Amino acid sequence: MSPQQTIWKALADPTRRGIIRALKGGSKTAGELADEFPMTRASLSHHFNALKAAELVRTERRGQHIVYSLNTSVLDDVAAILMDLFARNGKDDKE
Amino acid sequence: MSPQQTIWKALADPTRRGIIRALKGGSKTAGELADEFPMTRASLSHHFNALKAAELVRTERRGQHIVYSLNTSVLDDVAAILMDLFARNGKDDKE
DNA sequence: CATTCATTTAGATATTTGTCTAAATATCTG
DNA sequence: CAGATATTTAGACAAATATCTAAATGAATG
Repeated sequence: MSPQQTIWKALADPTRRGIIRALKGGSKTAGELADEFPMTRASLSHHFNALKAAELVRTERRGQHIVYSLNTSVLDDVAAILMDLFARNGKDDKE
Repeated sequence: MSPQQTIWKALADPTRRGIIRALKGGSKTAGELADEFPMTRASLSHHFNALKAAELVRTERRGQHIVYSLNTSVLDDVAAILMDLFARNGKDDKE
């Protein structure tokens, strides 16, 4: 799957957009995120994988915990993709 | 499904993003679009429906043809949704 | 080192999605 | 009106997705 499609698919799920929103205020551990979303940790882990595949989040192990944070450098790329798609007079880029 | 989720799902498919790109230059009939995408007209019609459900495109019958065009007023809403999701210091809107 | 806590992986299942073929609907033209 | 053209709808099917339970892995601590 193309990197761009991976990003779009990651964003298409409301839980994953919720995770992004939850991380906007700062990093959180998998457990902290799990407390905010009403599903099993296994299911959430699947969503984490989708976000990692899109490089929208980064992870870092801190002792017993795994800390998730937004990958801000990729957010700029995403913004560019969106601008390309929606710009009224954008150039007709290949995907 | 929430209007916002309808939009995200519509955008998650590469064919549908291709249709949006194809319409950026101006309106096209269903047949003209069909010539650009390698699938049956029936399949394309399904994609048109997804885009219409998200109000990303409008249709207008012109004689024997149906003309598709971008719904530019909704594009602004989409931009706002994206800005909300990605803004570094955005407010924590409910979805 | 054995136990506990945190997280992920494996495997199963129901639902959704994208595509197709075939048939239906709508409009134009002779 | 009858036939031709344009588009959509209906129904079927394979592949992808989101979720779950159960088991496995990794790290900290007594």
